[in-house]
Amino acid sequence: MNNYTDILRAHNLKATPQRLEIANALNVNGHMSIERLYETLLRKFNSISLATIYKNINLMLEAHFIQEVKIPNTKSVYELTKEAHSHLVCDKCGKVEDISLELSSVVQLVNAKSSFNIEKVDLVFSGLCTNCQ
Amino acid sequence: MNNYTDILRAHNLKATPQRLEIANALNVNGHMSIERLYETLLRKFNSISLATIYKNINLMLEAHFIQEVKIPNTKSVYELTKEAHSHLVCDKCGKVEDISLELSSVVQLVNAKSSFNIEKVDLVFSGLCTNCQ
DNA sequence: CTCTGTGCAAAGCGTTTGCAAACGA
DNA sequence: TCGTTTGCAAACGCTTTGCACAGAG
Repeated sequence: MNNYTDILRAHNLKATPQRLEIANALNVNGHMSIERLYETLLRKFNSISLATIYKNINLMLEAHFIQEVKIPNTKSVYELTKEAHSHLVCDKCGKVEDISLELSSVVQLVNAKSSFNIEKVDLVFSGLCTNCQ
Repeated sequence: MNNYTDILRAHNLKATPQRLEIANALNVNGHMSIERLYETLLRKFNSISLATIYKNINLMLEAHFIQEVKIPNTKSVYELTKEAHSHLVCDKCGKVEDISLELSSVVQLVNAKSSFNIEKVDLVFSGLCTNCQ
């Protein structure tokens, strides 16, 4: 059981019930779109506003408490910030999974091959999940 | 000098002056946002409509003549379809560059580690380009 | 008690649609 | 000529903003 109250405060965000529930929903579901987050929170707060979702998502993004995951051909989903990882997306059902990969050698190669100084890698694999294959 | 007339037709798209100019602009600039594409085409067609840009971008995407590149924290850019490659993005000036990387071993690893059947890899490196370092 | 967050309604903005005229093949 | 494309204006949908009241600290 997570105590997001303290974690939110550590990110300079007041621990309102709505925010705690966003954190909890993301923790349970892993990755959620704005739409799904809204539907989910509606079950708990029957008069929550979409504006509240948007305001909180934006504040949480600024505070680096959550992160946006951009996926080809679909709308973005959001996840709690955690250690660097890559994503697997099912082309058919849209399921998103995390996967940990050791990418330092790739980054090293890119730093050598290009004139960029790489700080971040965003890697999305698309294909079919077990159920959809 | 490219003859996009035939290439567009090969994708079942009529070769209108507006489309030829979109193809040409993407070829010259590599990666462009809708906004920049519009500004650029305005110089050649002083009464071109944003709707024309959108309609053509969507048709060209469906025809796989062009592709969308989703970039963290920024709006998407579009590029002519070419061999698979990854992208380098400058966090400061927004410049986007292509880089060819051999990713088959990574895909193989992911196929082994996960239950997904991977078909596509989208890889974006973020950092600072030479000018911005 | 003070300041921030919430919910509602309105505004904003990027994108799409409908239509008549123009154009490509 | 026939079907498609263009440009314009209106419509749309997602996101943001303003404001009064409620709630966290």
